[in-house]
Amino acid sequence: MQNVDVAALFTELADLLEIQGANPFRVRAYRNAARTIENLSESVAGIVADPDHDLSTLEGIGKDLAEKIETIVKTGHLPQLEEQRAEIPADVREMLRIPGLGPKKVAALFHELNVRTLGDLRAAAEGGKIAELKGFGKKTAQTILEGLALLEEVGKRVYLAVAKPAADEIVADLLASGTVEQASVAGSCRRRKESCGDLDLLAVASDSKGAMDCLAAHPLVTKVLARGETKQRVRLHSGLELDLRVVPAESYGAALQYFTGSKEHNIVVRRRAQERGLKINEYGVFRGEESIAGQSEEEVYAAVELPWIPPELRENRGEIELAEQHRLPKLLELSNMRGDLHMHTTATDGTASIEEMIEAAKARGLEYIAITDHSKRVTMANGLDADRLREHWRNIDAVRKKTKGIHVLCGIECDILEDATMDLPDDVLAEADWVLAVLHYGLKQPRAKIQERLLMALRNPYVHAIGHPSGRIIGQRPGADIDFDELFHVAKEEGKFLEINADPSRLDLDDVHAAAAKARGIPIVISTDAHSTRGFASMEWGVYQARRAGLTAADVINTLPWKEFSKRIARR
DNA sequence: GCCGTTTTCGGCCCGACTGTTTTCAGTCG
Repeated sequence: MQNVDVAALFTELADLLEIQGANPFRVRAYRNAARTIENLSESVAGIVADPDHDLSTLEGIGKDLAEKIETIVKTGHLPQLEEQRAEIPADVREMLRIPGLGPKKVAALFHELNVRTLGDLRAAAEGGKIAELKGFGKKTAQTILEGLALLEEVGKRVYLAVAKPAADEIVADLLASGTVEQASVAGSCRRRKESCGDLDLLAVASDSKGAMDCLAAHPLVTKVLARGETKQRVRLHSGLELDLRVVPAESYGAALQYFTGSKEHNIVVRRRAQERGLKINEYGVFRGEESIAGQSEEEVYAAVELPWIPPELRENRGEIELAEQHRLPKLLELSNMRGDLHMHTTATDGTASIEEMIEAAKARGLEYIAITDHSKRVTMANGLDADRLREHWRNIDAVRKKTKGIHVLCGIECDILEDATMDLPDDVLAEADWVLAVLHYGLKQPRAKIQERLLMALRNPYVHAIGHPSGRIIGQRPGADIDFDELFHVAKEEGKFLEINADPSRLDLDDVHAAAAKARGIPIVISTDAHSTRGFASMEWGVYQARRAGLTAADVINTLPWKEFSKRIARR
């Protein structure tokens, strides 16, 4: 049981209580607890194992929540949550994910229209029932239908940041159990896709039954859905389903290649095999009846005269051609990252002070960072006006003067307002070491208006980069309607950078647009948007997204050593 | 449900926007 799993249970309980109309502050207490646990660097399971522990010293955790955490860690369940689950169907909670539907509206749909499933919801919206409901109207019904389409499109996919740690933990535990000799995650998780629909694990096992038992008893597993000789399907706490396949050692590479996909990539690889009189399947590479390869992926690719291709690139987006010409890029690695240029402190909506963020950045080995709190438009996050920002910068300056071993930039995440002006005047931006311009509001504006806003920001002489350019939230909110061609053109013209925001729910630019930006020669900056010291860990996800875009260290501006980086951002 | 007390109950971040109303509830961030 990891911290994210404990946090997920509290978040679920908060959602359900909110639909029940519970005291909003009680609901918030559960959400705060979830956040605290997620941001914790030690595992709560580890804390509970310590006989002298006291969970109630944690922020937002009192006597009651401390007991609930213990119950979860020890039993894997939370009785209060089970009670709520019995009252409210899972789909009703799912409705909260539809933009425009909050707990009150969901409760009204549930209680007054007896909407229990997403199917019911669609029927009610299409049948005009929803528009008649008090507080609802035609627009709301339309929004719901659009939201449903989005939900269906992404299905029950979870962020890579949820899927990969679970897969890694199970693989490690299988290997440690001694029942398997080799094990790896395959599928979209191995390709580091931003979200995963399920998990595929492959193993070579001398003790196949033991491996299956080990998985069935794993603390992350809630239910065994199906079990056979070589394949077992289970459901995890996160709702994610996981397949474990046990394969013979001589087929391991072939199976790994086969189950890593993508389907499109494999179709091309198999066609190459056909052209060479070979056949590739999950058991190996065959000439007639004879197996000629299969133990490793390298062998499989070599059989079709290709070098091994990194999983992140296996989407049939030109990687086969590059491999053929031996021009595969040397992909960016996490260890290449030297700076982080997007983060928050307690001055706005971060949870750590200037000092704490700087120390945490140093501890991660970063050479330079930019502290970029919100501008005033983001009222909810306590955004900074000119006076507060200048004071904040003075505070940062005071800390950096006495800090050795890291360079700290006084930055700002400045909103691009709906009327295509910047949220702070130029004379303020001119004083910043680093200016990130971002869209937060008015993401649904028509393309022309969005474009006007982005181009205005790119042409502002004090802006260095556009942060999370599209504003999308994976599986929840589509990005703004952007003419990327024009955006790239003007970014190139103005010598501006574009961000890959490494937050696992954003990863924006996405792989496709980041690849397009690279092709235009636009430097990419990958930053975590950390709201806590723990947030720095998100860099990993940003790097994966960059790798999927085929980016090398040379394509990413914050891989540069400080001296060169500081020259690149110096004002002309 | 947590926290901090003027120790045992009252306060807990809230402004803008949207779609619904016809003065505001709900949602978003």
